[in-house]
Amino acid sequence: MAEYFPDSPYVVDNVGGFSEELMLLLSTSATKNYNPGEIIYLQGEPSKYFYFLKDGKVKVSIFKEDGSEKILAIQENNTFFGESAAFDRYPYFATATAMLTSRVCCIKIEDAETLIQKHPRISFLIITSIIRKLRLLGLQVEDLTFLDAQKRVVHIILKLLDEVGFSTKDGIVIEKRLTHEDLASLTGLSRVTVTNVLNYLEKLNLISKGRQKIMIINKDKLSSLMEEPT
DNA sequence: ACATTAAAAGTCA
DNA sequence: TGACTTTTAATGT
Repeated sequence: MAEYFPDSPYVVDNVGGFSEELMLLLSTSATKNYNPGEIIYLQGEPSKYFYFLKDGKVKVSIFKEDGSEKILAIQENNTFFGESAAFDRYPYFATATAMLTSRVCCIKIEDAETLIQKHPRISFLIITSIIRKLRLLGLQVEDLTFLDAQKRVVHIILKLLDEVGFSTKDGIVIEKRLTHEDLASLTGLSRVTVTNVLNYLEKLNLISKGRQKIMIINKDKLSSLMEEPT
């Protein structure tokens, strides 16, 4: 088994070993609930807060004026978001939207700064999650630059598999209510192209798919598609 | 090689 | 039933 490498834009639990610092930080926060579809912050808005998702699901994405969207990350339990914009004092560069009912801790930036003076280790907590985001962004640029449609879809499947897949009798399943449109927005492809590639992979017997669900039948063969010349 | 558009079929609350 | 998701085909860049 290869060492786990957190390269999935589907992010679950990015706080690692700083539970004490997290408690301190969250003690200055206000918890708020968001409904599915509700916007938490908007691209271009001045940033006064950053956020910690306790439970639920949030997507962070960049929108074009025409409504088309590039999802940067989808996040679940115990993850920070909006933290990059918070500390450089520039406006949010992306929009955060609740995908499911979500419990969110809102942390005022000044409060966090005051707290960090007293408990410097809290900054490691934030640095860790920012670096993970930075890594994700870089890796996405790599994919968008170098991979064709088939490889992008295969790659996102492999990443999701490592991050949120779970084993069953006849394969590993990704069951995260991701639509083809979500996958398209993550990979920078059109919805239809994602469907076509998935159908092709199913015909090769590498995956089988259900509604908002992908079962990986042959991971090794799937990985080998990443090696093929374009 | 992939996007766009449109229309139709499938699925779930 | 109506909203959402997926499939399929034709056409455009």
